[in-house]
Amino acid sequence: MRVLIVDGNSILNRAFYGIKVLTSSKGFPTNAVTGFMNILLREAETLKPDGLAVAFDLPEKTFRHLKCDYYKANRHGMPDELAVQLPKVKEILRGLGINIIEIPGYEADDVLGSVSALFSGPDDEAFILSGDRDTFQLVTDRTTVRFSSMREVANVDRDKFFEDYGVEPARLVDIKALMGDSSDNIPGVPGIGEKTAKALIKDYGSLDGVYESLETAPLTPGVKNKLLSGKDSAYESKWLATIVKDAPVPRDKDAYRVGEPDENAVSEILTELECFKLLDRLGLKKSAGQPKISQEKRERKALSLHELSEADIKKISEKRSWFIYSGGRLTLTDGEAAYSSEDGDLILKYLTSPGSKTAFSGKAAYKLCFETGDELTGLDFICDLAGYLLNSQAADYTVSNLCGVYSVMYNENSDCGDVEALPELADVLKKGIEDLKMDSLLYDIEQPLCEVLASMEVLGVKVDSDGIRSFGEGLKADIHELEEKIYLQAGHEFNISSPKQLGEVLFDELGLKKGKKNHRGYSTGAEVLEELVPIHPIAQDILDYRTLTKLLSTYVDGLLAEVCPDGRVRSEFKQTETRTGRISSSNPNMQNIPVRKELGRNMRKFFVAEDGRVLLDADYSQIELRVLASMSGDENMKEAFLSGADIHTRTAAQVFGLPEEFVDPNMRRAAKAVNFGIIYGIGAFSLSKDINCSVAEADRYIKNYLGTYPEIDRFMKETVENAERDGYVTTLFGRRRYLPELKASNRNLKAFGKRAAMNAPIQGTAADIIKIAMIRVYRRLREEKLDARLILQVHDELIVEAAEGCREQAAKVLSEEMERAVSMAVPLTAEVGVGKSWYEAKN
DNA sequence: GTGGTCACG
DNA sequence: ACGTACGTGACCACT
Repeated sequence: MRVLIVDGNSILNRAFYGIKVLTSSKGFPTNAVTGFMNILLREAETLKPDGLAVAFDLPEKTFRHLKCDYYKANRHGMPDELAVQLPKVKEILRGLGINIIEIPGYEADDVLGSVSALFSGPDDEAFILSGDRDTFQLVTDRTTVRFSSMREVANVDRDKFFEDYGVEPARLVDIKALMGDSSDNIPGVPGIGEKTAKALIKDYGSLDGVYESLETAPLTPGVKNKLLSGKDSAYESKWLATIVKDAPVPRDKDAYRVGEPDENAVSEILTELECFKLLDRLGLKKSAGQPKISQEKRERKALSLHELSEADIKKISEKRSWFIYSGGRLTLTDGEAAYSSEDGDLILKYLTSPGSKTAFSGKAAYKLCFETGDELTGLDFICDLAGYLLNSQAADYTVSNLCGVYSVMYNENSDCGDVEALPELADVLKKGIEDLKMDSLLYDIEQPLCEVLASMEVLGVKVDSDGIRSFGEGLKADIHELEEKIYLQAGHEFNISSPKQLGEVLFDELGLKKGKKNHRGYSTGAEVLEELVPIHPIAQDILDYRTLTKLLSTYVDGLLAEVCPDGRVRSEFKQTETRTGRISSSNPNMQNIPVRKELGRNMRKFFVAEDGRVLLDADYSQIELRVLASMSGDENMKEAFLSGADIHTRTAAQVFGLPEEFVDPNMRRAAKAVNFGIIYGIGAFSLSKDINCSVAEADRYIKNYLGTYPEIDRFMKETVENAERDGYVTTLFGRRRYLPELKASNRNLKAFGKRAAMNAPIQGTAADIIKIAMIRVYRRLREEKLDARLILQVHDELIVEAAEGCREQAAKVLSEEMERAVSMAVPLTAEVGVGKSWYEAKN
């Protein structure tokens, strides 16, 4: 019989530390549960065992008293976020009918040893799944360890072990007896390390063998002395390192077979934890939401589905209705029956009918109406946007996920699909929005913005495809030349785009100084290459090659692939994507078109206005710093903006204690870097790298800065304190970002949480502001009947395509609405440029 | 599917 | 002793 025995604590640890942050919408950590179950299921699928058991340690007090003095005395207990997941994992295992073995007085290791010993008969085969190398001592002809590291599971059988260690697996404890193991508090022989220990056991067969031949062995006097004086410790260590094989585990082999699962119990836990992918993987359905409270009360009768007719529309057009429009199909319900249609005319009749409507994802419906010149009416609630405001951390916003999160009954197998759950889901979301005081954010910003984004997506941007193609030809020629040069210097051809091959050429063949980092091989990032430029000319050529191939593949080829038959590209603007409230752009991404360097900036010459039209480009000046000045109320920084000073020069003057006339470009650059750093939640180390100074110097700049702007210092501290207390931060308009990372015990994760806490209110408020500006620009251009339309947004920048005849008026609308979008303690300013191309329009 | 790299605000 | 600024998306190589 084939059995898989899992080292529960060890795998749980691997899972916990292997996956970053993962929490349910309520902030309950789920990374260990998810990781653990994924590893377990994958192994079970691979090995297809007849029996399966998971071993856990019991809490400390029950450990064998004899080992108590040593046992993991310096091993800190689990972090809280892991500890709360342990019972959940056990519940899931029990629900799945998988055996859990915990034996008072024995560690999980001992259970592994004892169960594998039980399954050592001629027809048996045991697999031990663990992330702990100590278990290798259990490897035999019949027992294999499945060693789980960060990203993979390695098979460690007898041959493999012998290959790596040069001795039999059972001799691992002899090695440990000599070298010790600090993580398990096994002392070993002081002064003997891994190398010596392995060599000794290999040469003399065992610990006994070493000591038996100690007198005659050709050892250095130092080693011999250490062995002699450490003999007691060595034998003590061997005993400590040896895993017990006679713990009282169940003797009946059939008891290890997987029992009947309790699917309801499992699906209830996984639903509560919002582990929907896991639920899918187990072939289970979501739990109907708080079924314990009252199954019947939550039961909703299935709606019957009809093909939508004009008569139906007439009937429901005056009432409230709920709809989903996606992929050309409309599904709707009036709460009594459900209707569906793919007939465009009929769909438009519904969308333009007067009744009050709730949608899930309104953008597609708006787009359909724009394409036909119709007007979508009565849409007053958009569910996915509400879900996003309630928690911007989710991976995606689907009806089924939101129903899971907010305990709304969701029938996966219903013919009426998602729409059936919509009335109840909308009610729950609406209530949530009210409770969190985000009504205005939803009704005055996100929902109106949805229409604006739909309009932008329908309009698109005209591109000069021929221009892009010929730019691409030029790039190709230059790339080819660089390739030749690089191959010549390397002495052979290779794939320059492969970090692995490039690393070999640079660091092994050319022997260049290896920079640092990354677990497999050395980094070939720009930062490293730049340091090599003065040392070897190949470095600059590779940097240039990267620049050119990036332009060619991402921007030339990538963009050409997205051009519609009418010569325009239509990016998708996603409204529920970022954690801070920004919108994102994709297919193509219009928010990362090159601008910083002249070569790349040329790409912008190919984004053009239609004949007879121009592009107007307006960007906010220093919007994030102005937001910071206003939110913190710092008098000094407010004054800088009120007086119209150049903020970076002013900052430099104050930080360095000089009149502004004496600020040189270097000082301004440093001040600018600090200003940015403050917004990101600064650290001296990163600042020092950014402006190329010592960490101590960078630290001084930061201290001086915070002394110059004391209210900013206070604001940042308070923001972090609030975040730690409340679990979230907010923007000026009440948008929230939850920060479960702040509860982590992992230092780096927590530090990240703090930086994100400092950044989110600033980045998020700026995002709120430009959203308001977009809505106002959009509306006023229509009200004034100007032949001009908003077509792009790039975080602090708006682009309008306007008829030549109204460019002045449109420019006025643009700058006025952007500057008046909100009123803060400092003014907002927006600068407008005009041109036939984006290149010209942006200054 | 993930990580490295690099484009933007 | 460690890792190192916030927020994105696209492309490539590699597993």
